[in-house]
Amino acid sequence: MPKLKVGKRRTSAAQEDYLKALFRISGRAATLVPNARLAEEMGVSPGSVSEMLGKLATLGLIVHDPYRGARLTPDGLKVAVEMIRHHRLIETYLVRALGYGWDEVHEEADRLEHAISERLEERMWQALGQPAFDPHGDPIPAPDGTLVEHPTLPLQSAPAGSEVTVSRISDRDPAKLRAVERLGLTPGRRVMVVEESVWESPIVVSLDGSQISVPLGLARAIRVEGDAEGGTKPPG
Amino acid sequence: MPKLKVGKRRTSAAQEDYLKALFRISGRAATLVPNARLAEEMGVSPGSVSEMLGKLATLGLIVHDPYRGARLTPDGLKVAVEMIRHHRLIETYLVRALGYGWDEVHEEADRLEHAISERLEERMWQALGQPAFDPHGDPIPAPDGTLVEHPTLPLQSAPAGSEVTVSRISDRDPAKLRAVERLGLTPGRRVMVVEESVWESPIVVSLDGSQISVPLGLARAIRVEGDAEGGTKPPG
DNA sequence: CTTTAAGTTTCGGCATGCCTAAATATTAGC
DNA sequence: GCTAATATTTAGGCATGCCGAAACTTAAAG
Repeated sequence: MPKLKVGKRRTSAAQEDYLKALFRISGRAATLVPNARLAEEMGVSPGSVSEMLGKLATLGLIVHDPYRGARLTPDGLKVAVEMIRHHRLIETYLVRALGYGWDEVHEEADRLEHAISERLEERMWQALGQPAFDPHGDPIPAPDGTLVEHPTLPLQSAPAGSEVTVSRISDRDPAKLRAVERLGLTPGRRVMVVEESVWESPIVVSLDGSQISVPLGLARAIRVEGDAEGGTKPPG
Repeated sequence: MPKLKVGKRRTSAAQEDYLKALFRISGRAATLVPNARLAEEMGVSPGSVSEMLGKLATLGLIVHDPYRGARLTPDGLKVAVEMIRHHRLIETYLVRALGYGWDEVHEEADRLEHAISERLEERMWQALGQPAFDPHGDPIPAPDGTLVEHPTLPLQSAPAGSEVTVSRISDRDPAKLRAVERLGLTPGRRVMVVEESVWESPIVVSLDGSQISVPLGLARAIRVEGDAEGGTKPPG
């Protein structure tokens, strides 16, 4: 029967997307996120954000300082992490169990993450042998919400001459994903920075003897040497 | 980005549910279905049905004779069958690939059937070896929409003393499903009718020497004597 | 054939979630 | 500190999808 009487549902897909976006922006720190930043991340108008923040605050999922911004409460954080677990688990399942390419999974996961039950989440997790990372190198939160974050840096902040291990490739842009995959740039690969990123320019790295130009924001990396903290220069 | 750019989507989940309900009621014959019948099937008010029928007619998915009823157009039929294929494929996948009990799959499939892509549908189908029947014994429509219907009848219409093969157990009621499964009544089993159904009483059949009382509407069966289409096998 | 019962449609309402534009608050420049 | 640019909130609209009640059509009973 088509009655999707999911009386149990506490959060809508839209609400979950806002919580996820807040987490993407401020992470576990749950710092105040300005309205405009969230509007940009969500691809909606500032007015829509204001309205939704009101609802989420009423539900106790965020705290809203009017005119200042919003931040996740522990409850909101829980929902956000749960959605991220769903997303990354689904991506991993599609790649490992159903032969998807890692550039084909993001959209599918974005739709399914709101629709799967706890039972299905658990079954996929077990079927995969309790994986800890998704195909893009992002960590999969544990069932209890524990999320091990590795100290990674945006690839474009690595200085010329340094050697780094690629840890994550963003799953947002399938076309770029296919491009870098074809060139061999995948999570786990070690590369040498040939030309560092200035302003908004792509960074150039060498891999297997060839040079690859990597767009901004696509990859994150771990330093191979114990470099302290080189020129972190946020664009803008 | 959480923007679920579904620009491609032509039908909403609600619309798909109405089309599915129309198909459940009148099948491929696409006879006129009265408003009230559809309202009952969907668990909504008659007013809501009227409204939705207007939209579906505008989309060319149904034909609506005001005050008479509605019936699926070829386009509407296509959407309905597609959803049924999704539903039965998902149920089959959850049971065969992820170890679900066949009483646990219906709700999950109802949510997921609207969210999976053609690609995922195809991958699940291939992963299962192009199955033709779901765990309840219902046929899975082919990718092109072909749906082989077996000439089954409601179990309660079988006369006392006849021998029949159970072909389908409805997936609507998990509790009843578990009950009959525990007693061994599954698709493919052959049973003898001990006491026929009169008025609205359950029918009593014998199976492995014990007698089982089967609620109305739960099972369908194929006559053993006729056995015209015996070739294909509903799983059991 | 008319009256009445039953079924259907229409009409306001409500909830979600989005938009734009106007009003309001905050921050930055001088 | 006070104005001006920037950001946020509020207000009014639109679309979907549901409800109950009133208006209407069809069918049934006499």
